[in-house]
Formats: sequence, C-alpha cells, structure tokens
Amino acid sequence: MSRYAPNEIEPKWQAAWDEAGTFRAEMSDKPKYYVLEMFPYPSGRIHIGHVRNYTMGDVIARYKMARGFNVLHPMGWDAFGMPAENAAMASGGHPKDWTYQNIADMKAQMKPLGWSLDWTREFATCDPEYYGQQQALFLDMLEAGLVYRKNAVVNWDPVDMTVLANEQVVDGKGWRSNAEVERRELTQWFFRISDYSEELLEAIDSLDDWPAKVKLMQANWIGKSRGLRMGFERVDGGEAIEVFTTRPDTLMGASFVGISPDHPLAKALAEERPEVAAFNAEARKGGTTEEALETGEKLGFDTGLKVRHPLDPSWELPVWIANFILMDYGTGAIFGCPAHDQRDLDFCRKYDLPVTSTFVSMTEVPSVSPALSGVAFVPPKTETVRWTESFNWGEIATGEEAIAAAIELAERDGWGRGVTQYRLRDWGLSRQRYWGCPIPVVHCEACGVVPERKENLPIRLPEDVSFDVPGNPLDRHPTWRDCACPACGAPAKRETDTMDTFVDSSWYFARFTAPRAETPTEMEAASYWMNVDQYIGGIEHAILHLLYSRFFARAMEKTGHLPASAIEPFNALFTQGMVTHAIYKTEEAGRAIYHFPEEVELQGDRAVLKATGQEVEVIPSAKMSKSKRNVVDPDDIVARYGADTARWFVLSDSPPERDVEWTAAGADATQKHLARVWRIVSELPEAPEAAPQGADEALAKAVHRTIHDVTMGLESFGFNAAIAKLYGLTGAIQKSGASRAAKTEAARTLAQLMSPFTPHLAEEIWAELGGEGLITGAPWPVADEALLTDDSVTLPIQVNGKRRAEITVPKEMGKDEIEALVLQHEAVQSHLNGGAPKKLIVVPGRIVNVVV
RNA sequence: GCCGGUGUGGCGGAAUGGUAGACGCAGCGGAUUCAAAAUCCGCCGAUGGCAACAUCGUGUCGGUUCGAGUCCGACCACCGGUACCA
Repeated sequence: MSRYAPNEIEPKWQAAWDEAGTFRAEMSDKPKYYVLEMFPYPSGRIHIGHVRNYTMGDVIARYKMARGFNVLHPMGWDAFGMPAENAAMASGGHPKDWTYQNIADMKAQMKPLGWSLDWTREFATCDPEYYGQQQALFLDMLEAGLVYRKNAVVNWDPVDMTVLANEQVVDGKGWRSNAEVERRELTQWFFRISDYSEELLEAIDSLDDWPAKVKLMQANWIGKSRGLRMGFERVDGGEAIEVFTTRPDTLMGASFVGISPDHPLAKALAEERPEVAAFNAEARKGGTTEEALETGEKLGFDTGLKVRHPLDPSWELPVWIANFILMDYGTGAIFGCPAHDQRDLDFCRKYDLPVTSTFVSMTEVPSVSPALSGVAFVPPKTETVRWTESFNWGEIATGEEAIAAAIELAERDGWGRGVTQYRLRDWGLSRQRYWGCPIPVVHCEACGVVPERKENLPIRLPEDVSFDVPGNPLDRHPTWRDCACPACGAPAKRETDTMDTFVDSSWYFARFTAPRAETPTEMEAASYWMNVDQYIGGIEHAILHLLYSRFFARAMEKTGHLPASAIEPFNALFTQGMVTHAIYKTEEAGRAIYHFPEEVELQGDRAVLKATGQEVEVIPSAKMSKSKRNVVDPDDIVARYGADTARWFVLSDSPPERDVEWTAAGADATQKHLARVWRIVSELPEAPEAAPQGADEALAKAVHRTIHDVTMGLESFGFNAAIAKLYGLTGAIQKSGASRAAKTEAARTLAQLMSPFTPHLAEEIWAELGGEGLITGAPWPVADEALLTDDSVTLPIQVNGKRRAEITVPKEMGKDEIEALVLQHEAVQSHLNGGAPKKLIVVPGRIVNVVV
C-alpha cells in the first residue's frame, strides 16, 4: 500500500492539466460559465484570505466544468495603488519593480494550489496594454459627456505640502508629518455616476442572485429622498441662500441658516473680514471623511447676516458658518432645526441659539423639551403628529403628509420647489499620485483642456522618477509634462493627475473576455462570455467597487464597448467573509506602531514584545491588512501539508460568508482525513467479493444521499456542510461490509464529489480505480431519487413543545394511525394523566406535538 | 454619528418555524504495541442522579406561535463600509 504523498501527486496532476490545456477557455457551442473572484492587489505575498477566496471560486469552476459548462476562470492583478509608492519611499526602489516582483512572487505561491485558472488571460492593470485601453475608454466617456471637471475638497498636509488619502490621516493628522490636516479645494475630474442614480437604484431589483444585504447597502448609499429646495431671502438684500432639506415639516423650528466654509458667501465674507478668514481656516481643519465630519467637534461662526423665514417675513434667522457642512453635499447650506435634529441641537446649545419645538403634543413626544433634555426628537414619517398651530397646512398629519404639504405650500407661494435628491455624489477620479493610470488630457493655453489623440495612447508613465520628497513625481518631472497640444500643435502641458484605482477594477472583468484586444473589448468575445455568472469577493467591496462596476458597464454600453445585455455585469454575487487576525499595536510619541504576530509573545490575557518585554495592545479580530502587519502567510501550510489539505481546510470549518479568525490548529486533522481516504482506496482489493444481505444497498443509499447533499451544498455555497457530508461518506465506506464492487463504485463517486475541493487526490484515486481520462471535467454524478428515501421515519413526540419520546413508523402511515399510536404511548399517557389532549398536531414525516 | 452584518458547548461550527449542538478540533477512557508513532472503538453543553431520567440552555430583555437559534420589537458587544486603503 502506498502512502498519501501530496508532494508527489500534486505537481504531477498540475502538469497533466497544463499539458491537456484543461483550463484554457475558448469560445464554443457549449453553454458558457464565467466565474470570477475579485482579483488581488499584489501586496507581495498571498495570504490565507486569498487561499479561501480563490479556492471557493475554484470549487465552483470545477463543479461547473463537471456539469458540462465551458468555463472561463481568469486571473489578473489590481496593480496600481499607494503601497507601491510607499514602498518606494521607504526603501528607495521603483513602484514598477516592486509591483512586478510581487506579482511574480505571488504567482509562484498561487500555482502550487492547483486552481483551475486560465493563466493565458493574465494581465496587470499597470501594464501599458491595459491602462492604454483604459485611457481610450476615458476618452470615449469624455466625448459621451460622462466626464467633467469641478472643484472638490481633499485632505491637505500643510507640512509635506501634499494631498493625503483618508487612510493617511490618523486622528486628524498627517501620518508622516503628524501635522494637523486641512480640507483644501482642488479642481478634479469626475464621472457623472449621479446621472445614473435612478437607474442604478431601480436595477437593484433585478439582481436576484445578489445578497439582500448588499442590495440594501447599495440602495441606502444611493439614498433617494424627496425634499424641498428653497431660498432664504437676505435681510440686507444680498443673493438668497439656497438650502435643501428632507424635513421641510420642521421649518417652523428653524433657528439658524448654516453655510459651509467653502460656500461662495463664506468665501466672499472672508475676503472682507479677517476674523471670517480665520474662522474658515480653523473650520477647514480635519479630514474629509463623513465619519470625521459627523463625529468631530462642531464649530460655528455668526456672520451677523440675517435671513427671513419664508413663512413669516418678520422672523429673522442668523446666518452661521459651520465646519460640519460640506460644499460637496446638496447646496453647501442648511437650515438648522435643533428641536428635531441632534446635530443641530448640539450646535444650538453650544452657541446659545433658540430651540423651538414644532409639536404641541403627541403620544410619542418626550415630556421634557429638547431644549432642556438635550435630546432632539425626530418626527416620525409614518405616524400622526400634532403640529403647532402656526403651521398653515393643518394641525394633524403624519410626518410624510406634512412634508408633502410643506412642499405644496412652497411651490404655491413660490419660495421653494420639491426635488428628488440622491445621496450619491459624482465619482471623483483624480489622484495626485504617480502609480496610477495617467489621465489622457492636455492643458493648452490657447485651447484649454484638450483630449489626447487615441493614436498617441498609451500615455505611458515615465520611469525616471524619484520618491525622496512627498508629492506627485509627475508634477516635478523635468520633461514628462511637456507635449504638443493635440488640437493646435502649440507647446502644452500634460495632466499630471492619475486615475483612482477603482477605475482599473471597474472594467477588468470585461477585459478578461479579450485580454489582448487592440480595443478595450471585442464585441464577439464580450457577447459570448459576459456576464460574469458568479462573482466572488469580500463584503468590504459591497458598495464602492460593485457600484462603480455597475456604472462602468453602463458607460461601456453607451460608448459601444459592451452589449446592452451586459449593463448589469454580475449575474450572481457571493460575498465571502474575511479571514481575520489579531492586530498587535504599541504607541511611540503618539504614533501607532504595528507588530507582526511572530514578534509577540502571548502571556495569558496580555501580550508582550519578545524583544523588549514591552506590553502590546491586542485588537482582537480585524481585517488582514499589510499596514497593520496581521497578515497570515499560507506558505507553510501548503509546504507542510500540500495544496489539497490547504484547500479542504480553508473551506471545511466555517461557512464561507462568515468571517473567520485564523488558527492553524486542524490542518493536521485535515491531512489525516485525506490520508484515510487514500488508505480506503488502497485497501479496496481486500474487500470481499460478496457481501451480506443489504450491505451493498445500504452503501449505495449513503452514496446517493451524499451525491444529493454535496450537490445541493455546491449550488448554494454550503461548502462546509458539503465537506461534513463527505466525512460522513468516507466513514460509511470504511465501516461498510459491502462487496468490493460496491465499495469501489462508492470510492469512485467519493473521488468525484471531492474533486472540486481536492482535485489532485481525486485524480490520483480516479487513475488508481481505472477511471477514463481526467476526473477534472468528468460528468458529475447524479443522485438516484429511488435511493434517497427510507421506508420508515422516526417522529419525535413533543408534549407542549418539549421532546418526550419518539416513534418509528412506516413512511406512508396516515395521520389517524399516527395519532392513535401517539396517544397510546407510555410517555404521552403519563403526561395526560388520564385526560384527553387539548390539541394534537401531526406534521407528516416531521414531528408530533401533544398539547395538554 | 450614519448604513449593513454577526452573536449557539472548551474551540470552528450544524440545524426548509419542527429532536439544539451534525461534522471536525481539543480533551478523557479503551484496544493494538515491548514501547511509541500510526490506526481503530467509546465518552464528551450545564446542574442533580448509580441509572432511568429531570431541570436549565443558542448575547440581554420582551413578544408572536401548538412549537422560536430561526419571525417581530427594544437593547448590548463586536466586525465591515462611510466616497483618496484595496
């Protein structure tokens, strides 16, 4: 008997697949199936989360292959991004070298796992062949009116004189300079995704095979709301201040009008009055994230200007500048209603502004007024509210009715109009960074902003750049910017902003259908392979990446790069959980320092650095991130146990949609199990020619029950449950006294059912048992319905919902007969105390409940 | 702050509204062995009991139902996203 030797069989079968071209995808008459996992960022090493993600996709791909589909399962690299520049800054190399080296290293780590990938389609988004096509796409979108320029705020580091990513802002300070970050306006390129708000929202309903939670998150993100856009007339006769509100029903509770420090009025005031300029500078401190704005300290400045309340011209409201109002949202101005909005209430209490409730009374209104309690009361939209008499639109209405009435009144009297507003903002794609796709436009003094000519694409990144000082190397490159204007030929300057890396990942799935095409896509290939039938990736991409991709598919349809059938590019989506790991953190001079797990020693509840004994803060379970140094490398698992063990192991224990905390315990057990399967196969010749009565049939039943259960599991991402059933069948074959022929047949089926999970071992068994060709792609076994049912069923008997006994009855026994049997049952009798049951519930084939 | 999710033995987890804890890990006991490794068999939520069995038990509190881990409401803790991390 030979031993289970993964290090021998795995390279052998991988070579066999390569030679046969098993995973190379070509268009054919067969039905196609496109399975895609979100492509990795080449951080340097693959981590255990990648293994889990790509093994899931591989299981699906191999299963679909066995079901007769022509499967496309490609792989590539999301290769632009900040870490490459950070590495260049830290160690002096070049982002390109760093990235391509990482790709080579990670590919070398991925190959031994035996994933059914079509490597002939591989590309990296930093290949000029890819980003050049992306530039062509950009130009087509520009021509189609889907791209424009406007001002937007960024995080500005005043010491390093550079734009910071949100991630580089830690507690409001720049991560390198430790200087307080400011919000600063820059002219940026934008995609008109908000033009598609309604369409992207409505089409969510058609995404039947998407998780409900992702659809809900997207809908909330788009955030459709009906509200009132209205002007507040200025007492001094200046230009009215436009605001948008979703709660015009609370207009009678208005205390002030607030404007953003970037509002034209605030800027104009700052020109004249130094104290306004000083406040605006102060108010611009801090990062741009919604979280920072919502949770940060609210600051205000009374401009001294007054506006009139639209319903009562004698009622004057002060105009304040407030730091929590962003110019990017709505009109950059709000009216503050402290009684019914917590943020406004906090603001008014801080600056001693009046708080007026717009309710006289209602059941839900707290007895203490917001002015005293400090707790704002948001009027319910669906419940009837008793409004104050000053409301012209009636005393009693639900919040929704009052909102509608307010809009109607405003439109009738001409001081405002009802508008549908979306939370979704246009997608700012400009990045002031080197390692990204250059935006293919030219700035000409005579012609303005001019698109590059397509024949000049790709606009390549220059290679002679330096990272020794912060800022965008393209900006300070001596010659790269210089070019001829594509329109007039005069000397001009290139755009030095590059594209957001989300652009790269918004169409790669389409590029995989024709990865070497001279145009972004090829219609024939795109029409054949699109859509992605099954997309798999992390829940952290639930909103941005998926929404941007849905927008891009529409934009590509509009510009003739995708068929109309592909505007929703992902038929089915599965969001797998993350593999998490503790983060180990210490602080030095107010800055966080992260430590690798191997640098840390655990001592009961506390953890210390091995080197110094310094106590380390343990953040229990967090997303793996290179910058947090909590990434687990799967190499030693693969090296020690083999790919099949690693593949089986990452899918066996936890449901794929759930986060798992990584532990290495259990890999031993997985390998023991695979060795046991191999041993069972090796020992088949010792099984008897003839079996005792019923043994063969019992084994066949176990086999077909398992075919059914595993197939169901594969259809519904129930990988862990499917694996549990495979453990069960293995045990059943081992313990069975069935004949050699029956056991051999069972082992062949077991190998087929295992083949998506452990393809190398499955091939080895298939060959050992005389299977024809490769097991990969061999037709999937079909369960025989006749073998799935038993002649008798065991019914639990409950008394008042608690299990007290059970009876085994023939499957076809009628309700009346079961009732009679149950009532005679000793355990039931003793609970009845001679009386009759109040109720007797018989659920055929399931359960009996006696209500006493 | 806001949006979304998760919570079940010592651990990972199973369970179309129908026997809570499948399967696996760890642990305990046994067989085999000179001994070990490997392998095989058994036990394994808590409390009480020799046992049969009884009571309790799926984050907390409440509700719907003959019956709730599952549905509804409120809360707590943790995780993801929050538009320049990818």
